[in-house]
Amino acid sequence: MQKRALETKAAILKHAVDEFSEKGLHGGRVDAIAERAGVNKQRIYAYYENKDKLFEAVLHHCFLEIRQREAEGLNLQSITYKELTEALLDNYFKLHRDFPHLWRIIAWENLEGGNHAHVLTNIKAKFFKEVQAIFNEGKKASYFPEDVNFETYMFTVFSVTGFYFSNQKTLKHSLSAKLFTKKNQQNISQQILSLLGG
Amino acid sequence: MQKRALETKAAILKHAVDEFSEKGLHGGRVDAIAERAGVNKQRIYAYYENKDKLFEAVLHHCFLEIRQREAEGLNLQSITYKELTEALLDNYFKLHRDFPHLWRIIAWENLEGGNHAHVLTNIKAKFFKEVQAIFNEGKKASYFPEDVNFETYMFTVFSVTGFYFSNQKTLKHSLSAKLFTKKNQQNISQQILSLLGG
Amino acid sequence: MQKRALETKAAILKHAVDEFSEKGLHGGRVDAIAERAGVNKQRIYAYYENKDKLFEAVLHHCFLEIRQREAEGLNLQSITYKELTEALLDNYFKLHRDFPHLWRIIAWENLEGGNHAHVLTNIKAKFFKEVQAIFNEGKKASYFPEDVNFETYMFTVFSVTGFYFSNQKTLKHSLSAKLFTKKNQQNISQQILSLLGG
Amino acid sequence: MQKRALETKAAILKHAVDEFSEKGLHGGRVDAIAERAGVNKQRIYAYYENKDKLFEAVLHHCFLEIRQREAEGLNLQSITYKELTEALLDNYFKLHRDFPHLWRIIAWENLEGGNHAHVLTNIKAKFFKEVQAIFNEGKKASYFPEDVNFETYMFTVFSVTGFYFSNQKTLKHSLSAKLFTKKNQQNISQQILSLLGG
DNA sequence: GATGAATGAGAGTTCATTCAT
DNA sequence: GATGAATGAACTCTCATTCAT
Repeated sequence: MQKRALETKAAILKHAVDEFSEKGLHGGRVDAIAERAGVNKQRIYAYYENKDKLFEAVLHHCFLEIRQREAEGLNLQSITYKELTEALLDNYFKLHRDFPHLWRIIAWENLEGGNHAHVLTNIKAKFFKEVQAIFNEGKKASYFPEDVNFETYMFTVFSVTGFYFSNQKTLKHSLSAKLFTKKNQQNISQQILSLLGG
Repeated sequence: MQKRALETKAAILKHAVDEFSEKGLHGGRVDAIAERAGVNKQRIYAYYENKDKLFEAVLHHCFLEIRQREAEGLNLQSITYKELTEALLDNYFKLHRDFPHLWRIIAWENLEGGNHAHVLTNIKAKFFKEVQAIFNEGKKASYFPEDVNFETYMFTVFSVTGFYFSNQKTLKHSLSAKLFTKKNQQNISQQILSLLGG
Repeated sequence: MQKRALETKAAILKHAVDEFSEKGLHGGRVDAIAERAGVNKQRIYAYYENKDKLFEAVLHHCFLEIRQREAEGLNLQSITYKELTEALLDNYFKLHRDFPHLWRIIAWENLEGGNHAHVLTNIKAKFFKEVQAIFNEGKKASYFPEDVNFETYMFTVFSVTGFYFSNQKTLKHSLSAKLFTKKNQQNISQQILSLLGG
Repeated sequence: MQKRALETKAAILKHAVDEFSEKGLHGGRVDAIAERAGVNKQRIYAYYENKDKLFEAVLHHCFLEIRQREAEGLNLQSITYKELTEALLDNYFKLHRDFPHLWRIIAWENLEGGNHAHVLTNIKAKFFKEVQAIFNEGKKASYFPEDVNFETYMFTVFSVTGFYFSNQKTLKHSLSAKLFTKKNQQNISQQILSLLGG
């Protein structure tokens, strides 16, 4: 592929991320993506076959981005098991706060059938392995509850950090608007850390 | 309104819940709702003005349903603070497992802009007040961490129980498929209870 | 169906015949049909499902038209076997000359895959039966060659009368333009009758 | 033109014949031709100006091919007028059976407007002259009907042999499927010969 | 109250053709 | 001579909404 083509393809992907994260697979418009990217609509089909495959590429890309931001935001080499929960909570709260397109794409994928999720297999395997090594130390030292396995631990971290953003609109009206004030955004992480016995 | 009209209107709402929970506001089809409900499409406009307002009614209806199911599933009069977390976790895990349209509608609303969520204000106020009374007893008895307030507590419960279902498709491929096996579905509640110091 | 709908549906079919006979299934445009018929494009999909099914309806309609014109143009009750070939040749020459959309639709169907031809089954069964009765008399009287069966006989009639119109454009340039002059159009039928031993 | 260019041009024509004979001028795709030929699409425009001109070249090429196959299949030097009809029928039945792209291209051209047929002028003049010489002998010997001229005679031969293949799809359903069975394919030529008084 | 008929804007996708290297 | 990249118009089909009965 020529340089020009690579740029076009990249521009499409970039703006497809924006469009799909805002409106989902069904709500997102191929026309809109082309326009945002400043490319001819047909190029999308030339490089990504169809809308569905483009969404797949977007989803995949978002997970690569997550992986990269995790690497940047978490210095796993220097984190001990005692700091693990706090580090993870902080990391994902910031990640989702600063890059909302990530949890949005994931949420759309889950709602719209999960037919593209297969492209995610193994993307984060290495990362999880490293985190699990730290977690296991904590288990050995009885720092984490005996019966809690790694998957559940990570799941819980993902839940609270993701849900805080993904369900803000409804929680604000049904549970409490205070949860999402600037101030609370700052200490929600601490409170949950307390809850999780950190 | 005549009895016949009320029935028609109810049928529309019922099947709109199904359609919208499956496909969202954008993905859901007015035609499909009319067909599912066995009514003429025009009736939808007669009773609900437009698609948007119908979705609003659906969202509202779902929260009423949640409130009702909470009342059925939780006997707040007889629950002590020591049992609270377990009772809540159990309740919402079961609720979302058995009635997935509820978390789905909520997830759609959050993704699609949250423009209808205002109808949820105060719907659950009484319920939260009752739960908070129990929670406060636990705080007084130092059963719950000092710095954790009620909203964060409820938020955490909602997070883990909701996220378990709403993000299953992607977590299955990225984190672990084991989390969602029959067996794990049964003890995930227990593990999280441990994590939350239950 | 209401009267208005029936009219709309009929208008669509009528103009679809024109469009498809001119340009074929692939060359014909749904937009053009809608415009010709003066109806909203969507009505085509409401009444005929899709372009393919519409073409099927057109093909079917054309055979019904052929059947009707045969009935009008051939008085089978009064035709003896000695007049049969001449009557048939005359009939089909005139039919294809006056209503070229018929052989055109048939030619398109044959070229474009024949996937709709199944709708033609049995449409002309009764007509063929009646013609065959006359033909059989001729066979009995040794008027027609011993070894020529009815199907081949009809096929030959169809061939020469159809081919004269369907291949005019190329024959004109490759064989002879004289064949298609006004004068020749008049006696081609006679010449072929001579060839067929009429 | 360089040898390389000539090869490219030839490859384009060859595969254009395939594509256009299958799908017609409108249905055939320039992209598909380029791919089939294994050449860059732009080469098509370099050598043939546009799609229309390419089709013209294809049509012309097919008539050259017909002329060549006639020369191979018919030994006009040794055919007497008594054998002429049989020889012609046999030849064209076999020609169309074995090389269906020929009658297909011709049929497309006729349906799609006949705007390219002018390139056919005179291609077969010499061949027709030779056949006519034989035919004239037959006329002199009163073997052929007095009033049948050469053009009509050839036209009839072309009709039955061409129509047998070009209208198979519809005739199978409307007239009789038996006509096109293996067995009938073998003696249809004989039956028609009988009809034509051979 | 209820229904069938109709509409206009817009959705995804494809294609002949041209540009740039 | 040859190729990959790009384009704009067009095509089939759909949908929320309104009209007429």
